[in-house]
Parts: sequence; C-alpha cells; structure tokens
Amino acid sequence: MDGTTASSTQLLRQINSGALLRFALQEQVFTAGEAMGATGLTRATVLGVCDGLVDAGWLEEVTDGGEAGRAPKGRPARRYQLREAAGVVVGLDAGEGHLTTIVADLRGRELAKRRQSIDSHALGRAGRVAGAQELIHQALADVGCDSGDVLLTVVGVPAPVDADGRSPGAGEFWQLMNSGFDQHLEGAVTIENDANLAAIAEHAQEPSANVATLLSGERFGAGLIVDGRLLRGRRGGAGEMRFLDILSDSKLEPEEGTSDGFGALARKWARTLVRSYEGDTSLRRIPEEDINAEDVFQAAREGDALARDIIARLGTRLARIAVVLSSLLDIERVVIAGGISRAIEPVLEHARTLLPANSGLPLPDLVASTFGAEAVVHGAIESALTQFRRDPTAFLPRATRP
Amino acid sequence: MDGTTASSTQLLRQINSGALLRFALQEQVFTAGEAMGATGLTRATVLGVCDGLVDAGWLEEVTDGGEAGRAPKGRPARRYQLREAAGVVVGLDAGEGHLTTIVADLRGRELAKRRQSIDSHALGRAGRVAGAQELIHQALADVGCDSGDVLLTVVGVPAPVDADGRSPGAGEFWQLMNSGFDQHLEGAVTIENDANLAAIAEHAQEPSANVATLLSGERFGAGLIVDGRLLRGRRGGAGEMRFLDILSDSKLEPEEGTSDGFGALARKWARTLVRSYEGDTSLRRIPEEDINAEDVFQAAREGDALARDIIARLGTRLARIAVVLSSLLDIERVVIAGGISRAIEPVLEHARTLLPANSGLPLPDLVASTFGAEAVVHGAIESALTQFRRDPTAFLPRATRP
DNA sequence: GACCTAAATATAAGATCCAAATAAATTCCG
DNA sequence: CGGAATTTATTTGGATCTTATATTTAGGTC
Repeated sequence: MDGTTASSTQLLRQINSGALLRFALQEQVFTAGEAMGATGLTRATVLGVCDGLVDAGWLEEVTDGGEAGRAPKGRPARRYQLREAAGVVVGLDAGEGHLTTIVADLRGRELAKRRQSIDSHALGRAGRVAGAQELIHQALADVGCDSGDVLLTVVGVPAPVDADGRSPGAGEFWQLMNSGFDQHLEGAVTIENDANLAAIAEHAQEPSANVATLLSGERFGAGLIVDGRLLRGRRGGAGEMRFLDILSDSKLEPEEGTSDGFGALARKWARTLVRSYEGDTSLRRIPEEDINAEDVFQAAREGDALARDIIARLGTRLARIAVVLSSLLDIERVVIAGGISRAIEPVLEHARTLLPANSGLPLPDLVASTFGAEAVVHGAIESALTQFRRDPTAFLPRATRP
Repeated sequence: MDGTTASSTQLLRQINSGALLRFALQEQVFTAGEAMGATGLTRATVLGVCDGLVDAGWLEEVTDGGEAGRAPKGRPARRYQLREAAGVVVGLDAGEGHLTTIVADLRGRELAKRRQSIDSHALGRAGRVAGAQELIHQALADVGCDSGDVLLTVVGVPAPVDADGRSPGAGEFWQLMNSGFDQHLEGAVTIENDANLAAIAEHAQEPSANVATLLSGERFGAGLIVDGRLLRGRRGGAGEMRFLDILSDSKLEPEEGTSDGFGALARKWARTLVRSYEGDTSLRRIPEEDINAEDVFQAAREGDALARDIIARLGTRLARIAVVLSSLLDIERVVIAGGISRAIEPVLEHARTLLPANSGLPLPDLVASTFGAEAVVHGAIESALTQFRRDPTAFLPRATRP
C-alpha cells in the first residue's frame, strides 16, 4: 500500500520494468517482440510488464493504423510507445548575466527554449530564483505544460558544487550564483557546476571516456570526465584551474585574475598592451575601455600583429593546460566550450603547434564545442536524462487518470 | 546445468546470496536473526539462502558449543560462519627489484607473506613470471594451501596499466614490468599499476573520498582517488607527474628524469651538489658514487646544511604537487608511500610551511604512509577483496566435497 | 516437570517468471 | 469467399522464490 518499500519479491519486477522503460526511451514505438530481444524476457513477461507500465502511466498503447513498414504476415503486434504526457525534464543555465532554459521530453528532444538577460548582483539570490521560476513557467507554457509535468530539473551555476548541491561557503559570489534553486523549483532538482554540465553535453555528443571541457568566456572552469565519470571533488572543486599561474610563476601564492577565462583575458591583455605596444594596431581605433574579446579576435583575423600576439598567448596558455591534463589525467580530448568557442579556432591552431610532437606521451585533441553558448543548458538536459534513465522507476509519471 | 546463464527467476536468489555472503565477510560467526537484520529478509529466506551457501561451499555451520555471550533464553540459534577453506586471495607486488606477496583469507587477514629480491632486467618477462609463481607457491605452502585455493590474484606493476591490464606499447620498460602475469597465475588475475594499489591501501586504511598517494622511491607515480573512485585514464596514464618539470620550466617539452621519485632525486641531487657546494658537509665523507637517499636523510637529521637544502628542495617539489592536486582535483589528503615514507617526515614539514595558508582554497593534509614498503602489496589484497565483495557469486568456492 | 522464550521448521499463500499449449488476427492463395 | 500459413496474444501449468502464519523444538528457569 505504501509503495515506498519494495519487498524483495517485487524487486525483480521493478528491475524488469526499469529495463523495459529504458528500452522504450530509445525507441519511438515498439512491439513486444522487439522488447523481448532487448530485455531477454519472455513474451508473456514483457506484455505483463508493459501492462504495468501502461497502468502506471509510463507507456501507452498505439492504436492508430499507421503500420508503415510492418511485416505483412501474421497477427499484428501490439505496439507501445512512451507516453508523452508522462512528463518532461527541464534544464537551466543560471549564469551570472543570463538565464537559459530548455524543456525537453524524456527522449531528450528539445520542446522549448527561452533565454533572458539578468543582473544577478542587482537581483540577489531570491531574484535569481524568481527569474528562473518565471522563465521556466514561460517555457513550459510554450509547450502546454505546467510545473506538475516536470519530473526533474537540473540547474547549472558558475560555482563549485558538491555532491549535495551546495557551494563552499567562502565566496560570496558562489553563494549568490548557487541561489537555492532546489528549494523553489518543481520536481526533483539537481544543482551542478556549469562547466561540469558543459562537459556532460560534450561527452554525450561525442562519447570519449577521458575528456576535459573548458568553459571559458568570462570565467574559467573545467569539467573533467575521467574513465567516463565526471569528477567532482569533496567541495565540488575539481576542475579549478588556479594552479596554472601558481606554478608558472614558481611560487605558491595564487594571484589576481587566475580564474579569468579566455574572453576576459583577451580583453584585459588587449587593454593593457594596446598602450605599451610599439607597432601599429587597429585596436587603437577603439576606445580603450570599449575593447572587448570579439574585437581582438576580429583584428587577428584581419592580420593585426598585436591581436595575433594575444591569440598566441592564449594558445600557449591552452597548450599548457592541455599538457597538464593529458599528463596527469590521461585526457584524450580538450573541448573549449562557451560563447567564445565559435571564435576560438585560431587559439587552438596555435596551441596545437606547441604540443610536443614526439615525446611519447599521447597528445590530446583540441577542439571547439559546437554548442556555442548553449553547452551548459544542453548538458543540464543530458544530465537530467541520465539521472532519469539510471532509475526511471524512482520517478512517478504524470498520472494517466486524474 | 550450465549454471552460467542465470535465468531471470534465479536472479533474486543470486542477489540475496551475494548480500548474505557480503554480510558473512564482515562477521566472525552469525545467526539467522542477525542476517535478517542485515539483509531485511525473512528468517525462512535467510535459512534457505544459508542452506544454499553451505551446499555451495561458502558457509559452514558452527556446531561446537562455544556459545559465549549468547542470549540465555529460547531455542539456540543455528550459527554460521564463512568457510575458511572456501579460498584465499593473493596480492603480489611485482616491482623492478623485488617481489612481495601476501596470501590473505577472504576477510583480509594476512595469512602468509614472502619477499624476494630479483633482477628483472636479467630475468626478463618470463623470468619475472616464473619467480612470482614460485614465490606465491611458497607462500601458499606456508599456510597449507595450493593454487586451487586461490580465488583471485591482484598484481601491482610499476607501469601504467589500462582497464584490460595492458600497458602502453611504447616503453620497453613497461612491457618488461607488466610481464604477462595474467596468463600464468591461478584463478582470476588482475593487473594494476603499483601506485594505484598503494592508493587503494591508503584509502582502505583511512577512507577519504579524495586522496592522492604518491609512490615515491626510485620512480614516481601517483594513485588518484577522486569521489571515492580510482582514476585510470584510457591508457592507464592517470597519475603521471611529468607535467611538473614541463610547466615549471615554462616550456612544453619533457626533460630527462621527470619520473624520478624522491629517493632517486635525493641521491642524484646529493651526488651533483656535493661537488659544487661550498660549505662543509658530512656527505663528502662518503664516496660520491655511494651516496644514497638514506645518507641524505641521515645527514639532514644531524643538521648537515647541504642535506637540509636537498630536503627543502624535495619539500618544495612536494608542495607544488600538492597545490596542483588540491586545486585541480580538490584532493584533501596527499599520502607519501613506498619505502621512503618512513624517512619522509622532514620533507613533509618543509612542504607544509610552503602551502599558502590564507588563499581561501582548502589545503590538503600531507602525511606519510604507515605501510612502509608494503603499501603496494597491501593494496593488492584490498583490491582483490573489493573485487570479491562486489560480486562474490561470480567466483566459485573451493568445493566442500571433492 | 510445568512454563517461558526465541529460534527452527512446516504450511499455505502470493508474486514472478518461463515453457508450452491454445486462441486470435491478419495475409496469402486457390 | 474460404482455408492454409504465419505471427502474435493469451491462457495454462509448473517452478522458484519470498512472505506470513502456525507449529514444533531446544534450551533455560522456577
């Protein structure tokens, strides 16, 4: 009656239900015969399990005559499909300056997307949460859903996040970013570091057991996947890149700005160097305080020497990161993600020339993400789907009959 | 009849058997009532499963009257215990210059230990394997066992090892060290990197979800445990420390000797510096070619300035490693293992003074292993036990009746 | 020896799965 | 149109395993 404590005799049924549901997530519409092949169960058992899943609201039987491509002989098979109304998952990229949300069905198909700029420092924690609620509500409304349809929400924040979804107490910025979404969003809520979500997105798009994803626009964070698993660390600090400047300067004290991303670095370096640079540079035509990263990349494309020098510096920095990751963690692939990934290719090219070619140690591939600015939110969806697939029966579908 | 393909109906029994067996591994002798509490099953079920495990040879019923501390009322409970003769596990540290093996029972109690020096380069791969076979046979004979009693053997080698037990093809040294033990030892055989095994040993002794273990005598390797899991990397290369010299010299080409451990470094530096050093040093009393690491540590204890300087250099190196590991992987604890761990304390002390105290980032503890030179072989045993506990029913016990 | 207690057994019932037999639905073909 | 042929659904019986309940058993205590 209480359903929470699965007695040992029901365990088997639960295992089989989960397996069948996972199979259903991969198929559009399937027959008992196909499920038999996938699960190794008998036809009678499969049909029994399907019955249960239909009752529970996970599956629905397909009755319309669309039998395209069916075997022309014999009794027609009963066909099932995942019930669309069973629920949706929500991904949210809760960045410092914007919110992006995607609503997806349980197969991962994007149903709605909304994006909005915010001023986190003006809004505060509560304001960020309220903004997220509002944006998600809008996106749900776009597809005719409401909060009750959300099985699972995954939120990415630009702060280290431990396994319980909390950020280390030290930094006020981190507490602001990790705004307590889990208290105010519907369904099960998971908070995760944004770079980690970007890594999950890249990993899903091109599986590789050992890949690092550098989320590198304004701030710098890495999502590390080793042996196919995301690294977290006790306080969620895995993937911090502070060590770079610490080590290279041969001292152990961290210095200012070590968590700057490529975008921020390009801007800062340009503003500084444009003054001391002796040659001619098109960057001087821009007021110093208005120079931004895109200007630098643009100038480099046009052959500007100073801009190219900055690109080369970024490339050197990336090469050193790649060497450390490949050496210490046997990383095979380094992905640059975030909005800057669309322009990053020149940096990658320079970095590739710096990697030691014949040192015996395998070199990581350096590639740009194809997600652009949406890597985090896509990773959030992917993470939600992974959680759901791991144990579908832990969630309850939106009921068939009210 | 074939037993290999567990039909779905038998799955439940297998799950329960595994759970009960895991429980039995923790208890000396237990009653059905105790097992009921641990597994959540009914008495009848527990007794049924125990019956099966006795038949299979995993358990035996205890009949002697030793009822110390039993409840004085009611019908005496039947008592069971793990059958000692069910089998043993073997750990082997197959180092470059020595072999160490431990035979342990399924609870992890050490039954026999043997150690032997070898000349790997003279013996070759086949010779190493033969030596290991011989040594293990001796250790088994010490406790009245033979090869057939071995359920599982774990071998640690000083080379990167991938998930399939193979080392990258490049290095001839690695191929020599990873000598093909899995082909010639009894029972299931797992090959693992030695530093990884040392990490497993440290992790078992003092559980901490994020700990790095530096196996640092002659060669330098790290076993990394993050989020409670050992990192491997595709080619088993996780934990390589080459990046250190690469980064600090602000160039990307690796240089000679970067894989030297603290012992080797102390020796090399001492032999080099004793010539150029201007002050007085007791190390000059030793012929230059005979200076070894112990001499340096000894001289430092006696206050020798040059030796202390070398200790300080080692400490600096360690501090830099610690900062990188703590920053990049959120490592909480760094353990120095291997024979050198007994003398390493002064290096740790110096390293601790170098760690930035107020940088906001949590500092890792620096500690010396208490296993001395036996960390690897203890880790091998621990790894074997972990594998066994994960799925005991995957192994077959030594039969009750022949 | 009567009585108490906790555990072991015995018994019945429920859940689950499988294998085989049976029934149904559809196409093919004469 | 009606009967194979075919494929699937359903039913049935049996086996395994777990649970729940009742009964027996083995010790102790008074």
